[in-house]
Amino acid sequence: MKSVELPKAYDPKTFERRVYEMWKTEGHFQPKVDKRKRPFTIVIPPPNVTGVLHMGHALNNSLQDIQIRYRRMKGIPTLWLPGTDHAGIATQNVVERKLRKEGRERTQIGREAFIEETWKVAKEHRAFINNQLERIGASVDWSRERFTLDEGLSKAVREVFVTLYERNLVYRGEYLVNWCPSCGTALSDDEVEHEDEPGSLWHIWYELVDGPTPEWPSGRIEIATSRPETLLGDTAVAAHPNDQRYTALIGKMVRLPLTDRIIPIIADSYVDPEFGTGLVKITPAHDPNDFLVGQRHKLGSTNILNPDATLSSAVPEKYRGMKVLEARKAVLADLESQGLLKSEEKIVHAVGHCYRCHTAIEPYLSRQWFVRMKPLAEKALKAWQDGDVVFFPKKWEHTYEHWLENIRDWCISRQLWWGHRIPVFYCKDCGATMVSREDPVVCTQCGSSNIYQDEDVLDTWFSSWLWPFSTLGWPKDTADLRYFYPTSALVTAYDIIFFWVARMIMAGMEFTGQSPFKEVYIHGLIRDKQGRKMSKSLGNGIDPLEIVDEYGSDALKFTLAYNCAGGQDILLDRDSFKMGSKFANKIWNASRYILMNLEGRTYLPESEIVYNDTDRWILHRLNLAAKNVSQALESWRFNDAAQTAYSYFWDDFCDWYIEASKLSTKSSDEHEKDRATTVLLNMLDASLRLLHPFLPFVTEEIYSMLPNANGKLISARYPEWTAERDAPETEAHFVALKEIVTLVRTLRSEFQIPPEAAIPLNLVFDANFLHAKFITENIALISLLAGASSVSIGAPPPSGSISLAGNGVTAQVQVRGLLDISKLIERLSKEKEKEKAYISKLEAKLSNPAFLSSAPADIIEKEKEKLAASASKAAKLEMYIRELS
RNA sequence: GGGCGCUUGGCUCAGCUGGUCAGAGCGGCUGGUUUACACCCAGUAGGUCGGCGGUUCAAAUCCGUCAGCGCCCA
Repeated sequence: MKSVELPKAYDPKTFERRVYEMWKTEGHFQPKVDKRKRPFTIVIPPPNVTGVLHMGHALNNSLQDIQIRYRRMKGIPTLWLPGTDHAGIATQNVVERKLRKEGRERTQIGREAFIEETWKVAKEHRAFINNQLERIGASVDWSRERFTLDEGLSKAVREVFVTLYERNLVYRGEYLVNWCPSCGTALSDDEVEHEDEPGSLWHIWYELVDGPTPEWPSGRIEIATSRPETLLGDTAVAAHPNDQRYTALIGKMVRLPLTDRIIPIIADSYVDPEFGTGLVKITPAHDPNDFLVGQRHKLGSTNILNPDATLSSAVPEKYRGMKVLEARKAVLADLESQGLLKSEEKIVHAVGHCYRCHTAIEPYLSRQWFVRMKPLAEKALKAWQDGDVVFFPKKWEHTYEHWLENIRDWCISRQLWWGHRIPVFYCKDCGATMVSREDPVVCTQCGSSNIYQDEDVLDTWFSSWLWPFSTLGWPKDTADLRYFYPTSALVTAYDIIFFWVARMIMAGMEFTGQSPFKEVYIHGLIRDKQGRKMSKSLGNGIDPLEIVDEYGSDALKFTLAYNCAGGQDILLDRDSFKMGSKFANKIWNASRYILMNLEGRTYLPESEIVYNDTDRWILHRLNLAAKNVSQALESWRFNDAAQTAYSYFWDDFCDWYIEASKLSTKSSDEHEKDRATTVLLNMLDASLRLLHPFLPFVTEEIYSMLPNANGKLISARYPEWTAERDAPETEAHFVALKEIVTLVRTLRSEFQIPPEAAIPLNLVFDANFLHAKFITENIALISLLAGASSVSIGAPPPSGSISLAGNGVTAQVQVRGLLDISKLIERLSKEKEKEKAYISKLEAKLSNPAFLSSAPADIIEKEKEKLAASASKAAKLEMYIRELS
């Protein structure tokens, strides 16, 4: 073989893009459909097309990539389907901002031109996001990329809307919805974020129409409200029916301040007598609870707001056109001047905000389309109860259950232009409503051609909840749908568990009759080192691409996986990624070492290889690592998987195996050199395969230089545990060997014996020492690793030697002249004291009759063994101390 | 108000079904240019696993309770 010279330093920039291109063009991301095998499928949680991938996406996609690469290497047909969603509100906002910069307005250019403009923007952003995914190394099948506004997916949306309508699960109605004045659209309950804010509770006088009476001498009542401007829309005042204080008032009328309206005082048990004065103003058009009260009492409603949250013509002229906060000021000032403002009380209350633009939400009465959720939720609940979908970690099941059990109808119309237009047509002549799979040309009722389509579009989620099957071709019965659906898993962070998980399961159950995925893995959020969420406003975000530039994609992925434990949040700063980078560097250099020493060596066929003890040990370690990594990945324990791989490679392969192999590679026996080099290459090959899912780029790059490589690593087979390689006895022998080596190294280090000082070593075995044969056969290796000048076994203690107590073995080192005896005695004494303390603990345990009668036999046996070992060691230490004194 | 999570060495965290689990990375300290790697090697110090109580022969690991921090839902 020829030596291969790897560049001295690991520099991911020099190969990551090239390697990704290779994977992509060679088609490694595309599944090799095999009807006999069950595929592994993940659909990507589609990012917003106009968004930018942040560290949370990097985590989410890294985890998916690890799973995908692992299953692919297991020989499973594997599909990871990428795509983006059209993000109605967000994208429309982006385009409107852009237009405004150019001095144009949406309304001015018209619907068609606006949508055209938006498509342009969406396409640009989509390319940007896809590039980000590539830089992160996502092994997605680009040939199956989807967008929620694609023709096929739009067909799915229409099919679903019409079907729901036919099943009476979608309806139009006039209800209070969450209105974002800034976005100018209704939102679903889940798009509203509640935050505690300082505010005020104003106490306002409402005068009785009757004026002072014997039973109510003041002639006025006190109402408390945090939104005084809404009194302009009051249609009643209410008290609890059992509230004795106000019984006399029920049925009376009050003058609504600042208006010329007269409203009744009613009794309703919704009112909490303990809160405020026990009297509540009722504003059906602007408060969800009041809305219900209004319905119960048939109060009618006064909508005081325009869609842009300015006050409407329903209020007295002077307030019209004012913004809410402006109106609040004016109302308060006017109440004050009329002597109707009693007092102001500072409070903290929860205020809803738009999840997109953070504007305060106004409850707003309007006509919208809704999905009836209860029947859908019941099926989704059943899917979970039947075990058709399983959560990792399990604790999220409660959240899922709770949300589904308390579900409310879903407002799906959005007053936007960008999105799926609601497929409903109305007839201007007869008022008919038409919902059909094809656009009607004339009214199906009266035949009039005077029909028009609903102006609104659907919530983006109305397409996203179909994602796991619409992307595979549904409602068409495609080959992909048949083969890949239901998918294997969904990977997402817990902050959107409801959006994602619950809605998608509902849709899957309703339209495909099965859960769209079998497993749901919920990971944590990325936070900064102070535990704060990363956000633009805090400026504490870390751009994943900057990490890729600085440390490489592998460092990013490995670090994230290594830190991903359970569903815990991950606290990171830029330096955290050094961890992954250092590991990649270690892989690079270990490989570099092996590849630089191939010159003149012969790669031997497997049949000619005879393994030595060390080989059997590392094969055993690799075997175990393969098993543990697999088990960890299959139960979604990324940190365990990454740590197992890390520890195998660094602690076992590099620190011990490669060092040990130098005994052979530096020998004068040419065949032994060939043999050792061949095994090293084979072990490196297997190690790269083990590591590939976590650090795909560096492993693939190195693999391409292995003389024993076969094809591409991404499609190579993952190491699997085999019984032949299992060697627990060898493992135990090796533990003993390592102990001896470490004993000598520790002594050398603690007493600062210079490296060049020759250390003759003599080993004495206890009678029951189990590893005598192994150690005897490997003294050359011990000599190399411990840096001993010679190793003898069972020789009489050389003069000037000191003894080190091992487990069943004594290491006698001839270095007396080199070290400070009193310091050594001190050290040994300390060690002895520790041992004694441990012994008394064990003795106490073993003399406890309760322990002896209750504990299982094997535990008692183990404790006895521990005691014997410890006692023997203590005795040795005592003896050494005596000898030295 | 309801639900959930966290509190382990200086820092960030692992420790599943109770008995070699008291661990890792970073940081600290000591020593190291034997040509794979100073993004390294060898060695080493640091924790009564938040407090209290309980279950058990045995608890960081189970139960209760208190304290602090955080999240979600209303």
